[in-house]
Amino acid sequence: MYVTIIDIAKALGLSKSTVSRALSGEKGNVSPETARLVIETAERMGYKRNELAVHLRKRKTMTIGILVPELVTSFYSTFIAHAQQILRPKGYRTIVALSNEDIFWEKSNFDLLSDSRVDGILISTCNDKANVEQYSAFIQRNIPLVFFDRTIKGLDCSSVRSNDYKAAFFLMEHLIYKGRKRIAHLAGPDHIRNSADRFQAYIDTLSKHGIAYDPSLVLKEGTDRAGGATEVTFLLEHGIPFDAVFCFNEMQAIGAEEVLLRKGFRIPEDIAVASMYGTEVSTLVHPAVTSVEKPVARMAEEAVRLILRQIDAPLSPAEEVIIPSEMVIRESS
Amino acid sequence: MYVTIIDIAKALGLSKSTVSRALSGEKGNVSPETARLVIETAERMGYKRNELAVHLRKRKTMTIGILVPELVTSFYSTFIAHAQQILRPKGYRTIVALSNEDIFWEKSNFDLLSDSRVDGILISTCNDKANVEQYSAFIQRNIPLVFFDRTIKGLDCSSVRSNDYKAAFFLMEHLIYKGRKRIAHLAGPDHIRNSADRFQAYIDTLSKHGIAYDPSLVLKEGTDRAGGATEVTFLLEHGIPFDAVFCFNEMQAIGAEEVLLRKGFRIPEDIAVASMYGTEVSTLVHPAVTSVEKPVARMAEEAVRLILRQIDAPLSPAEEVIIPSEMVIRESS
DNA sequence: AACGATTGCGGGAACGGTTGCGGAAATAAA
DNA sequence: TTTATTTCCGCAACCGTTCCCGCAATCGTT
Repeated sequence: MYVTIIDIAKALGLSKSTVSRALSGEKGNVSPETARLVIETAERMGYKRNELAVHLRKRKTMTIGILVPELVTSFYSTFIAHAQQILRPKGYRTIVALSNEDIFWEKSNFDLLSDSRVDGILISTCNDKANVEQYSAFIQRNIPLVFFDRTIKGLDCSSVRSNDYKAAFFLMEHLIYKGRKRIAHLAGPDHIRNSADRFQAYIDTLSKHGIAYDPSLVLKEGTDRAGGATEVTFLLEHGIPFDAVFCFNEMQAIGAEEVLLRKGFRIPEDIAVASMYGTEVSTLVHPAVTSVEKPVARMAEEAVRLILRQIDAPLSPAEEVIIPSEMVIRESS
Repeated sequence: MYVTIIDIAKALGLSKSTVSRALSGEKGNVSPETARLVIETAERMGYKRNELAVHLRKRKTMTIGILVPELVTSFYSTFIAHAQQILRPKGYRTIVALSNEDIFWEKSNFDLLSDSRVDGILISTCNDKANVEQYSAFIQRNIPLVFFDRTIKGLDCSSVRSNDYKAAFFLMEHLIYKGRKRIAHLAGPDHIRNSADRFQAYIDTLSKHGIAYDPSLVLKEGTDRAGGATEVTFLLEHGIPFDAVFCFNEMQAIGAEEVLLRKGFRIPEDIAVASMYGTEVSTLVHPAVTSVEKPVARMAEEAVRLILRQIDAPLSPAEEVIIPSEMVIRESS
């Protein structure tokens, strides 16, 4: 099925060493004519180098694993596209695995990546408490690992993320400056660090501006479109007054907007809406959602830089990169 | 950095054959006690099997390559998620590569997959004329290849796609039954077969219903949101009358809707909008876009079935699977 | 002409597993 | 006890490369 260097060697009456050298473009140990001849016959015979054998021999796979919670949000797919764009010219390929927001899938797919002996792993975790020992063990064995976006506290490992606390703070202040006093928070799950950071920012902004914290304004029913809808419906049906909604992500915000509009509220006049984690989708709906956009390109750049550094210099110290994200004010606030 | 079976063998005073057999769970050739002992020490020493070596020896990588044009559209990411869900339990991993809608990237990434000796490739091509000899050669060498969604005519190779012609036909008839006579067609690029099929359906439906074909109603300015916007703007500015828009994909439809609403048209009263290739995004905008939704789950199932069959029985004849897609009528028509 | 340096190539041991074969020990059958 | 059959394990080849080492032929130098 496949031609090997031995086939070429036999065809030319050479040794496989020479063929290998000619094919890998090594200078000095093989005469130019022989090299040319070998390369030509290889081409003619349809030779394809068996990367498996090369990797086994060189003990390096030139592969980076990327483990993400999902691909539906364009954040991750864009991240992957950017990372590939940078890695490919450097000779690295990537292999993508999904955790589907499930810690068991995450573990299993992490194993899969590690089993295939990738040179490094870029991971965005689905739970900042789970699988921690596994990651420590990995780091201890000195295999390059870099967390991005959803990181884990306390690991001796490089990471890159945006400053969710600060961004949430600014987003909250934006709402407050618009005169909002009863801001509902559609929160994210507790097991994601970003979510906790945002909630903390929510609390802190309120207290900084002398607004009392009302727990009944904080809801955790789900981070998707349906979740946002249910949460707002809950507030309305229980007569809990609010004049703004601060969402964990944009799909929540969209769900919230839909319910509000259907019930006859005006956005942003009656109720303002703002969200973290915005992408182009935020601009599709009406009114377009004010959101904080994650600097996905820069995050990919940094993550790739960190993983490559760890590969080239395995003992370099961990680095924690924080990239500011940008607030885009749109019609909804 | 990594523990090998030889390390385990040395530690236990056994041969690597025995260790290998114990670890691979082979019955009968190794005593239960030895097996248990080996497995325990492997665990203790943190042994991870080197898949590379296994694959090299077994001449099989248990890996399926998936090559898609992009990941931004949720169609492809959903397809991948589904395919992985099915393949994983069967022991197959997947590696995802992007062509970025570019034939050179496609070629290069196809090579990459083939170089890494994947057991089969699932591909959605970005151009139905390009790289054809390469694919033929691949098929001739009897390496499993399955096209999905965007297929190429005339290759002796299994494929799965939805019936774009029929779906476009129904979508057009739907518009016609709604009394539309001047239907603009925001077409896709010529080099994608699906696009040609849809255009043909456009022509045929018109002729079936005795409506004259007007070339000035067919535009090809781009398949994204901006493209849709430009195209509709063009029609309006040149005073070309139309009462419906039939789009190649949903982002185009969204761009078109935005322009129409901004100019004061009512949808669907003044102008109806319908699109192929719809996803959840079609339901986010107002008015929600009537669209044909591709049966992504079924397509993934079939594609996986076909590639596995080709792997298990390399000589089985090519099969062309066509899965009907569903039209969802929404507010825009 | 004699001698070291360079060039071009082949031999063979890795890389980390799997697997067919053969043999010793243990067990079963005669 | 002898013979036949299992059971369990080791030996060594193999997958397709790379790369170190050694050797012969050619080259340049005095």
